[in-house]
Amino acid sequence: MDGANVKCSCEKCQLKTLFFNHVSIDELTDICQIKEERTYAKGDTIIHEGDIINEFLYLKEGLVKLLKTTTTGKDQIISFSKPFDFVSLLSVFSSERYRYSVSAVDNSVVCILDLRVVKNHARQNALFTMDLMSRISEATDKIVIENLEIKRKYLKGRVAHVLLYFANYIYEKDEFELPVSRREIADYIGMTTENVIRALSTFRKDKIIKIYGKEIVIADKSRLENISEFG
Amino acid sequence: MDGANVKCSCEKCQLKTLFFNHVSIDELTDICQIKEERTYAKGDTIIHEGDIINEFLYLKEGLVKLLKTTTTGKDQIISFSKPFDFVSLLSVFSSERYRYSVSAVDNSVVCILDLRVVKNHARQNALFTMDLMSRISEATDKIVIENLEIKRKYLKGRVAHVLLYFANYIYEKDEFELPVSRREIADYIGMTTENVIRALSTFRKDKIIKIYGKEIVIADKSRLENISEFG
DNA sequence: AGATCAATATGATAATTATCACACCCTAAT
DNA sequence: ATTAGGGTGTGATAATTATCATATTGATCT
Repeated sequence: MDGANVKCSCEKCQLKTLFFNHVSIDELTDICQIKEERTYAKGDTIIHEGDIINEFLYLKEGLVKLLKTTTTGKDQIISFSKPFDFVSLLSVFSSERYRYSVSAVDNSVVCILDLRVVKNHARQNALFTMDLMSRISEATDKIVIENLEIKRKYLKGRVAHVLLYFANYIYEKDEFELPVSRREIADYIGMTTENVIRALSTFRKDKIIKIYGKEIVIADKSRLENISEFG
Repeated sequence: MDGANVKCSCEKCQLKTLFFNHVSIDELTDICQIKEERTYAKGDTIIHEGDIINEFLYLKEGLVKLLKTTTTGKDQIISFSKPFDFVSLLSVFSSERYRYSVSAVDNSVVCILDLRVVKNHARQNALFTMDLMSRISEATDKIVIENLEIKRKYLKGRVAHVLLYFANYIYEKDEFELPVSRREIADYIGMTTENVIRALSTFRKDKIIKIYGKEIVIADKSRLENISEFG
């Protein structure tokens, strides 16, 4: 039964690894056959806060944001997630409905499984469930720690932190095309758009970064790190 | 084998329920026999950030805080937990070491199991593991949402929010003895101690609350709710 | 009892951030 | 091509919060 490998052909898929480690090949074929891929354009909403959860999904390609909209209509961005961070997992096993929204920050491809099928496997396979659990914990730990980091900084430190976050964690490069607007950065770090722009301008004037529209080049990384740590 | 009931006699213990639902009586006897209770005085440290995790613990009585100390030596309080919020769960299944500290905000009693034993049960019992997972998710969801709530408010809104949090969630009473210092409130909402005190003073002057040292009486709850929502 | 230290409290001032106003550019729609 | 709207950018001013200084109370230690 090598067909499973063919159906789940995505090379680096961590979910596949997760299943392979603990689920028999026959079961896997099941899961792969019901797997569905969906494509979202930059800006599309993938999950609506409040919707009933009946799918299990994870990001295969692209970049998404997890967010919540306040009663006054402002967005608060909880985290950004790149492929194989199991973004949708957060409330999947604790709530009937999504507590957050997820939308595509960049063109994205999402893989989708029927949640009932995944839960079925979870019920029957404790090791699989434990693995899932540790991934959920890891993902939420990351969110909590990242949030604390941002919280303890002032405006410039927060903006520097976000730039380093994209450079080190998302793109692993010191030159990249910012996938988010200034307003999204503001929604993430809890400051206003104007002040995010001002901070970026200051960094540019101080020759710490170069800005060509959406493209950012980190010119003096150690100084940026210093601002992130102490600014 | 009714002895299990005797050994795990704690009336309202949710952990017991968790185990009872999914673990056979024989196994339960195991767990109860190795259960240990530890008492902590107000101010004691229960878990040290960085320590290796080899125990599984939950709060039976009292009140604790989850916190992280920054490089500059300031505490950031992540959450407060009352009994049966599974505070220690956060990193238990995703990390070798604790990522946060836990300390007693009030005199507390903690129940402790050997983590290996719990993990053993988890490996053998998927339903038990799923239940654990949903509790972890619930706990972390609560932390994330609470943090967003606080983040979107100004000083007075944040302080009002904390007062309502203690009144509604922790004590379920509009008169209570504040278990935390003004500084701890400040560490929780990310403001300075002085400004927390000032906000409390303002509320007192406006006859929204009464303050007798540590004792707080909420005199005008609807106004406090209004400040929490829009202030 | 006296000394010491932390918590509470208040005021003055400085630093930080939000708000409002306006301009420019780019893109999408008509 | 023109218009409308959103993103970007900058300045002036108001609001908010931090910092520093100082006083008082209360608890703890000797």
